Amino acid sequence: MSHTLGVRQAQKQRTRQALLDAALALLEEQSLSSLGLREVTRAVGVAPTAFYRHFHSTADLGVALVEEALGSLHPMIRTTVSPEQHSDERIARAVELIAGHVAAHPAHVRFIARERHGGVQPVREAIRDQLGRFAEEVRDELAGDPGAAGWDDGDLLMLAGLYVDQMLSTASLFLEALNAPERERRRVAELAARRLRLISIGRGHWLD
Amino acid sequence: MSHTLGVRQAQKQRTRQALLDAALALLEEQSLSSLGLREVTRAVGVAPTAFYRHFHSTADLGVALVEEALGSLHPMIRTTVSPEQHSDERIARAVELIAGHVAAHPAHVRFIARERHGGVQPVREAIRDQLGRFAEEVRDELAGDPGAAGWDDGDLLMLAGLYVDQMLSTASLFLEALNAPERERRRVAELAARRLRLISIGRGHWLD
DNA sequence: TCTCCGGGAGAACAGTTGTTAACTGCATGG
DNA sequence: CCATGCAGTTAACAACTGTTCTCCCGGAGA
Repeated sequence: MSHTLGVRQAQKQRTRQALLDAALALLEEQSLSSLGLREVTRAVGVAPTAFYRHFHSTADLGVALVEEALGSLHPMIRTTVSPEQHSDERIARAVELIAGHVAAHPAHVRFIARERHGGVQPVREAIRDQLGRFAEEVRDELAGDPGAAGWDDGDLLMLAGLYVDQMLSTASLFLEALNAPERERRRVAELAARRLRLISIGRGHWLD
Repeated sequence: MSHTLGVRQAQKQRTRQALLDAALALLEEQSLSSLGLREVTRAVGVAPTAFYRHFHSTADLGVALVEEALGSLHPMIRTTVSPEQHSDERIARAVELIAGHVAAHPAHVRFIARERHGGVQPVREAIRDQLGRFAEEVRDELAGDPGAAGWDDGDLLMLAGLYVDQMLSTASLFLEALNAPERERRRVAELAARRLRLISIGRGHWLD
């Protein structure tokens, strides 16, 4: 798309990314509201003042991290919910997909779970907005399902929100089980599948 | 039960409670991992070193707060889930009960939601333990329901966990809507009721 | 080739933090 | 009534924090 950046801007974006990466690593053992600006720059190996060239504050950095963690996830959502297979297979695939994502980006998942109700307002709002968009996308996808005939918009959004909450909940469970024996991860996958199955059943009889 | 405490121990417990209260107030705008010991003692009007007479660290204080916020909630759980009325009435009553609790103890609810996935391990574990106990209690209550015939223990615990998660989720929503117009709170109550109804339906057809 | 711009470095600032030590006053148990 | 134990105080410690100002240097545009 855009032609190659100049050496100048490329270097800038590189340190910016280094700051984001270092912050994300530090946030595995603390919350954003206790993350110090100097702490981050020290981890990158850069002067404290350099931080201001990229972010106004650590809260600002947090908002950028939300974008990084959730922004690129939208395409995945749509394909997951789309009703192209039988319910049980779709559930299994969704749980697998979540497990894979947690294994691939554990720090991102931890960050979102931690800061969703965390102590930094702008970050909470950024996460709430992203999750809200997720819910709307899921609703749009659900609306295309033939089983959704007769559902009003409120019901669809309720169900979509339930799915999004469930996604985060199981992601968090997978995160806790990351360094546990594989048997534990299987247990989590089984539990998540059962929950989704129950929701699926409730969905099927909603209009009775 | 226990005869009246001496003047000495009574005063100790009073400052201890003052520390807990001050910390809880401070935690409305930050997370536990950034809460300073001096910050708390300053708010109480007591010397920093006095803190050590009551807690080893702020993490320790956090665990005590978990006890305070969740420990006295167990009786409420059992009565809420008990199947003494029709489903819709029970749902309405449960949602009302949650709304009332959030309105009465908003700081406690915020603390639990924030620190459940927060940056302080011992506190996370304390919350996980308490919520686990909740789930077990709900399961025991569900097991007494005639509709639970044929459910194995794993299914019951799955459903119980779903209810507990749902409880926290709606509590968090009520918290966000605390200073919003009452219409917003009604909307949250309506949403929570719909979610519970869907789960209830799925529960009714689980064994098909 | 020269000038300019901006990412980054360096030093210094006033405050803050957790933790230690030695103390004071007073309720308590013998 | 007196000695003891303990909640709370005072003072000091080195280490750390966010922020400002001044400077440097090398890529970019003319």
